[in-house]
Amino acid sequence: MIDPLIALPGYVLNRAAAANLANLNQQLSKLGLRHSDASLLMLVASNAGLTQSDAGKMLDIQRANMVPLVSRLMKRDLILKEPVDGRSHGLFLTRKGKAFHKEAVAIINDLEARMLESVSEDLRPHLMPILGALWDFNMKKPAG
Amino acid sequence: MIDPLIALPGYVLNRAAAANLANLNQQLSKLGLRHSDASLLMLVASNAGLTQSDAGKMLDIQRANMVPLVSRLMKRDLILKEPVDGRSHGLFLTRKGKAFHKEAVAIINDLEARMLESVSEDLRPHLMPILGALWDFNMKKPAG
DNA sequence: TGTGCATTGCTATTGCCAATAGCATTTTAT
DNA sequence: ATAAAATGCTATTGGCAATAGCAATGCACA
Repeated sequence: MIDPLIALPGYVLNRAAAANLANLNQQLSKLGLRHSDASLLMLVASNAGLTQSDAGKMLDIQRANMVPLVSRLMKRDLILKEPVDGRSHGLFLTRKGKAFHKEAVAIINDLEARMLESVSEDLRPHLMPILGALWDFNMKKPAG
Repeated sequence: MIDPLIALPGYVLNRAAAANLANLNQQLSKLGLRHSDASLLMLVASNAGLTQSDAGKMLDIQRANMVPLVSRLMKRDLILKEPVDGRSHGLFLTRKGKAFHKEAVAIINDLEARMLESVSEDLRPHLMPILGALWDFNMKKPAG
């Protein structure tokens, strides 16, 4: 069987990312969290009071799609909202949210560390520069 | 604003892949194709007569999810099935499918080439080995 | 040779996530 | 004061992965 796809960086990038996401979600399911939950917890932990819109911009999630994400974490008493002005609300971690955040970070750091170690030591320093370059390129929507 | 996520290889991997997929799909929409369509066309082009199941295994798409994918391409007269035995069918490109395949490959190669060039020349040789290592690690479902 | 098991393709359903359009309210800019 | 932008939201759609289960077929082995 010939696989013409595995020679394509973009294809391998996507397969690697999909597999990584699956692993991450499997690990996070121990806490009943999804990767999107965990990323929001981490963002709020580092930026207490930031707006739902701002979080969406950083995570590249549209305003409309932030609604169910925030609602779910609020229902589970992991985050709370406080009015900033008449239309926007600041997000904060609850006590319980801080505990979950801590555990999520532990899980994520463990997976990230093991993934890093799977890359040979001489290539490891080039990992982030390369991924960063790929991200930059594709974020600029290079129409062609 | 502090972004604790951009230091995580897994997160950057996923953002890069998502952005890449969006670009690819945007380019392929010129042909009315999705990335999954294009990958199947490429696989069938290189392995005429392969089975729907085998294609699914190579693409990591489950049998059940191959059905709508194959059906769509059959309806558009890009691929056809021929019975191999009583239960499995071999997939082949039609004449029209070959033409679409050629155009899809051109689009994909162009995007891949431009993406590669966005990585500095000294890092470029390390790209595939690193992505391959990340893929391998995450594919082995490292439970923890 | 026949019996049990695996394979293939399929239906049907569920869940996650992205994308779009539109709305009411509030803030900001001119 | 008025126009424009921002914020949060509803509702809907589409793409794709995952699961369970089914009928038909092929295969291995006693």
